[in-house]
Amino acid sequence: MSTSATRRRAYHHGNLRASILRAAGRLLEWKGLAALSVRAAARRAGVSHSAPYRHFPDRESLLAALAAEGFRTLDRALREAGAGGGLRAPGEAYVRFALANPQCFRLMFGGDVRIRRDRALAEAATRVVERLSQAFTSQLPEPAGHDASIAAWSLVHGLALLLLDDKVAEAARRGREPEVFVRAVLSSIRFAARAPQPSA
Amino acid sequence: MSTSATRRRAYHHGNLRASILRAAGRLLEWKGLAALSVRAAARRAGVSHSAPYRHFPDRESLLAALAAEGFRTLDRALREAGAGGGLRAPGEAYVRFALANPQCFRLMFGGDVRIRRDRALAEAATRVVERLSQAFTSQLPEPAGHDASIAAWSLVHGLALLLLDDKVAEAARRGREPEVFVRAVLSSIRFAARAPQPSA
DNA sequence: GCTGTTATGTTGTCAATGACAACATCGATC
DNA sequence: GATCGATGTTGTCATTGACAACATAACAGC
Repeated sequence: MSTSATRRRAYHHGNLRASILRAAGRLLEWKGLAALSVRAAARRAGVSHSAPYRHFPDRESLLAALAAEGFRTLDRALREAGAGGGLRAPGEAYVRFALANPQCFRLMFGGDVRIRRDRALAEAATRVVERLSQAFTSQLPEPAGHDASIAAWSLVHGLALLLLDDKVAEAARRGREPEVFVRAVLSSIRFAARAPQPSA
Repeated sequence: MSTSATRRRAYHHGNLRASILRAAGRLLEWKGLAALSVRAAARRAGVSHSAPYRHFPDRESLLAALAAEGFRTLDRALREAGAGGGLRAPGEAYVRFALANPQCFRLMFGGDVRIRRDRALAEAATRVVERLSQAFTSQLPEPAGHDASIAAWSLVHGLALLLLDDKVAEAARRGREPEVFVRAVLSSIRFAARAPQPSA
């Protein structure tokens, strides 16, 4: 048999879609979203400048495929972290994913890709949302459970982005390792069983 | 006197920098960051395609000026909201700003502009960070105060972005107005006086 | 006033890019 | 073994960011 590995690079590539995605993913993390052009991905994959259009109708679709891949990876990370049933583990996994794949995370939540336009992306994103909602809600006291789970998500999401943006000054970390710092910040929060008195 | 209003549009515009910024700001909110090109801003301001380069060395500098403007506006909003000294008011003002200026907010925190590259932008951003830190820290119990203020910021920041991304499904809002929903989510959080026991 | 200098705007141009059309090549199916 | 659809290539176009060369206005010193 001639696997894709042994198949010589003749006219037809064999698995160009995956190659383009790999190339695009590397460009994304190395050079940033702005530098990720269809043509650059094609060059990196060793094909002609418009070959990617056979697999992705336009640039946004390529980005959507990358984002979908990110959501699937995040989903796996959350599933593994959430096996214990704790509340903090999924939050830390969320931030860890963001710090490990900064550009991808930005792509997933940055508003550059219209999620509803791409079916695979929409499904992958929905699965993450559902897993998060389930992971948090099941651990939080009613009746504020649902709102609190949104708050929990907001907390880890915001922390991840602030860390990516370098908005959290070095001083605030006080020299702690990211993991330690994240745990400390997340630990400074409690979830209210009931809405607090509206004073202040 | 010939004010900039009465001055006829001859060769020299009179206040092109401000005009370009206005045009760019509208393009940003109306069409999004991707559609905000230097040339489009020039067209909208009624000048030649490369006139903006007399005032902004490159596209990123134009974006930086827009972002700086956003930080100054946000700073004012926080100052006004924080006059009462409460903890929730600044948070709500933060989210309100984001919802009112979605594209600008994304620009400010989206990582597309390198903040340290532009002095005015860096200063405006630093003022916001300091105001937030002060507003939150002064209201939170020590010794977790500092980490908790980061958590508070993360919370409102993440909530704002999730709302902008439309990630928070319609169902989660349960029909509540944005203001009401935001208040409910923020109210579901308490700040721990001390780090909780590390179980779970 | 007059002139030179500088800031500001314009025109022309180039390379890179997204997107498409027309063409080439391969592989599966009859 | 001919045909046809899928996949890759070449060629092309409009748009864009960026720069250089040029034009004009504002202002300084005399």
